[in-house]
Order: sequence, then C-alpha cells, then structure tokens
Amino acid sequence: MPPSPPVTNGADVARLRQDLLFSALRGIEGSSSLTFAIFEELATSIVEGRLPPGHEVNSMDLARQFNTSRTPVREALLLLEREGLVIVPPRRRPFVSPVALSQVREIYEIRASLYALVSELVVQRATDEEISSLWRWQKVLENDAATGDVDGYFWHNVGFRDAEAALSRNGELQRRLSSLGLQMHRFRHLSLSLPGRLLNSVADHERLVRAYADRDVALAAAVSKSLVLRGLRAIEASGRF
Amino acid sequence: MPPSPPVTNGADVARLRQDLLFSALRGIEGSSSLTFAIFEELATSIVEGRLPPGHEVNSMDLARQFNTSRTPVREALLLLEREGLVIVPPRRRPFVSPVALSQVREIYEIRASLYALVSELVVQRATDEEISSLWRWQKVLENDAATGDVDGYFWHNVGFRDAEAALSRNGELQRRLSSLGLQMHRFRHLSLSLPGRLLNSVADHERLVRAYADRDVALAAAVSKSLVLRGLRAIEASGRF
DNA sequence: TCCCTGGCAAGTGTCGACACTATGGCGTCG
DNA sequence: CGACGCCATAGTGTCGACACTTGCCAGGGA
Repeated sequence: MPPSPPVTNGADVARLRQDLLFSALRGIEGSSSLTFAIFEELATSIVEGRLPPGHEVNSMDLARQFNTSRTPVREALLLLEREGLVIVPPRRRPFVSPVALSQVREIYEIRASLYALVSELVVQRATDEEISSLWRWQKVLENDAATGDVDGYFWHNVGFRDAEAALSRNGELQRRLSSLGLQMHRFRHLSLSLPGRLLNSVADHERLVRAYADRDVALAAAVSKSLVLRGLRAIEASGRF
Repeated sequence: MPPSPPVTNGADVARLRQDLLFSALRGIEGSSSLTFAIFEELATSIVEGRLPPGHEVNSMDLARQFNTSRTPVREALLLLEREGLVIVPPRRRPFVSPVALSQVREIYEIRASLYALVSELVVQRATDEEISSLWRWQKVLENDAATGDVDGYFWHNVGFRDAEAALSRNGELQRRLSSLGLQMHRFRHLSLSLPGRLLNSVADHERLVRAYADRDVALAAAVSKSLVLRGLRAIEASGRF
C-alpha cells in the first residue's frame, strides 16, 4: 500500500473508515473470501457497537443470517477471537468480549510505546517528501478541528497515524498497530468527546510533524507517545467505564 | 499465571520450553482442544525448524497424519496464519512462511520497543519482592553462561523475559510479546551462537535488574531496549540470511 | 418452600461428501 | 523443436449430518 495520500475531500469519511479499519489485515485475509467477509462484517459490527459487549454470537444464528453453513462462520469467529473481539469458550456459546477500563489502559500503553517507535523510525527513514505529505494531513486535521467535525477528525487522525506507520518501513509494526487499532476503535467515541480535546490534539500533531521535519528523534518519540497517552487520560477523565 | 518462580534445576529445560512457547496463548485457546492441539503441534514443529520455511502443509495430509477430518486442521492453519507462521493463499496450498532478514529486523525493533515498555512498567509496578525474584533468574543465567550451556541460557532467558512481562501487570502486552516470541524463536539459534555473546548478555541482565532495584525508569528502559537490539545486531553480524 | 434430579432443547465439535479450481503433464500445432 | 492449450488429479472451500455437551425447566422429594 502506498503511503496513503492525504484526503482533502471531507465527504468520503465513510470510505476512509472502511479502508482504515482493516488496512493491514487486508493483505493477509488468507482463507476464502466467505470466511473473511463474515469476519469483516462481524468485526465492523462489534467495533461500531451494533453488537454490544457480552452479546451472544452463536454459529447457527450467524450461519442462517449469512446464508451459509456453520463452517465459515466458525472460522470467522476464530479470527475474531485472535483479534480480541470475541471470546469463544470451549463447548460454550461465543460472545462479544467485554471492554474493561483496565484493558483500555493496557492497549493504550502498548500503542503509546509502538507509536513512539513509529516516530523514531519515521525520523530515520522517511524522505522529506513523505514528511511533507504528513503536513497535508495536518492541514486537514486543523480544518476538522476548526469546524468542530469530531467524526471527520477522528478518521483523519487514524489516517494520519496509518500514514505514519507506513512511513516507518516496518510491515510487522503496521500490522500489529492495525490489530490494536481494531480493538481501540471500540471505545473511540470516549476519547474525543471532551471539550478542548480537539485543539489540544491538533497542537500535538503540529509539534509532531515539526519534530519530523527537524529530524529530532527524541522529541518526535516523546510527542508521539504523549499524544496517545493524552487520549487515554481523556478517557479516564470521562469517568465512563 | 503467577510470576513464574525461577528454576534452579537445569535438567527440565524441556518442560520450561514447552511452557514458555505458548505461555500467553494458553489462556485463550478458545475453540476445541483438537484444533488447539494441532495448532500447538504444528507451531512447535515450525518454530523448531522441523517444518522448514516454504514447506507445504496441506490440510488433507495433516488430517491423515492427525487422524482427524480436515475441519480442525483448517482451523489450526488459520490460527497459525494469524501468528505469522504459515501463509494460506486463497485456493492454494498453505505453506510454512519464509523468514527474511528484513522481517527479523522488523520483529526485533518491535520487541525492543515493547520490552522497554515492560521495563518501565516493572519499575513502576513491581514490588521489591518480585524484583528480587528476578535476581534469582539472573543467578541461573550467570550459571548457564559460566558453564557455557547455550540452550539452557536461551530458555532461562526467555523465562526471565516472561517473568518480567508478567510483572508489568499488562496482560495484553504479555500476550503480544508471546506472539512475537513465537515468531522470533524461529531464528533464535542465530542470536546466541556467537562467541562472547553470552557474557555480554549476562552483564546487560545484571544492569537491568540493578536498574529495577534502583527504580530507575529511564535506565531500565534503555538497557532493556539495547538488550534486544544487541541480539539483532548479533544476528546481522552472523551473516546468515 | 427449597433443593435435587432427570429429561429436553439448543448449540458445539467433528465428520465425510461434493463441487470447483489450480497445477503439471501430455499431446497438438505452429 | 518450442509454445500453446487441454485434461486428469490433487486439494480447497463449503455443506449438511450426527453425536455429545451444556444449561434450563419441570416435577418430585424433603
């Protein structure tokens, strides 16, 4: 996948969303298309909250719903389990995995660390051109923040992060982050809903890209990390969970 | 799982190995035991090199070999693919995934970053008692290095790392590291075979545990990271791949 | 009333079968 | 003599069936 050119048209956020949800998983999608289609469908439903935590997902109902046999459904459920979206207890009915605050914190900690790595690698490996392409994402984010478009901001932010990951020249890293992102999108709505959060975040992004341009490894890593952790603190402060 | 008490008896390295290979994956093992048994068996074979990269693993042969139908085999193959040990091209025969130096580097970079995180968290969260339990691992490692027991050293090292991860109080992190470890064990024999490597590594471990005892976050993280990266450099220097 | 027990329904794990597709060898034709 | 296309074969993806397990409910005994 090329470094994802920035999007200026704010209308197709939906397409961006669909692209980014599975960005890194697309390549693998081993197995048949049916299994993967079911996986994708279910993953989206879970991530977007249509299938709430704890909801039962038994293979018979799903098979009926998708007009298939249980075999591909079972395989999809296995994949979902590996992504942490579903729990499949032996001999019992599978259900959508619950989200605990403790887990949210765990995932954010990991993300913070990995994005710090991404930033280090970007500083070391990205060309000036590529870095300036991040400036364009930055402009889009500023615009979203100015107009208060929270949803647009969120997805453009994901796009920015994904573009960074691509510039790190580390495919494994990209894949792991995408998998973590899938988990994280489940509680995304919590992290950006606070007043003032958007503007803070924009400022952080600006500092980050500037650090890239200055080729300042330490600063870039630090900003990148704090950017993620700020999101975590926002969730904790929101009092939900 | 409790913080894995240090082992002084060097005889049962084999048991340690079996325990550690799947440490974090054990808990999840959703699905049936048959699928997971096949998964474990194949994963071990791949990791230990009995199934070399590129080797075909088609579901019919495996089903015959395990005396089952193809269904559990297919499910196991899917899980193996998620772990990156197998590639399952649509409509084509699955095969053991190749290992490229580029991938080795990618994985080591990620591990370095995550173990730095582990060390930060250990400093912040582990009790004095827990840290002193790491000293006991350290003693075992010193002994292995002194007697030149490379295999023992390797597995005790993995045990040490696993114990650290447990002390980080971050289950997700533990799981991701275990998954990465599975991948990494495939080229483990490369990283410790160089002369002098063992003693270097022991010294690093000592510095690390000392940093824990001193509650020095920055130093612990730095040492932890460099410990992993040193392994990478050893592999690169070995000239293989 | 509450607990225990036995049976029932729903759902899982596994199986063997079947159609479809990729692959490699063979014959055909330029 | 080499390239191209056809065909058999091996293997995949999917299906429906079946036995076994689990959780639940009703009925009977304390």
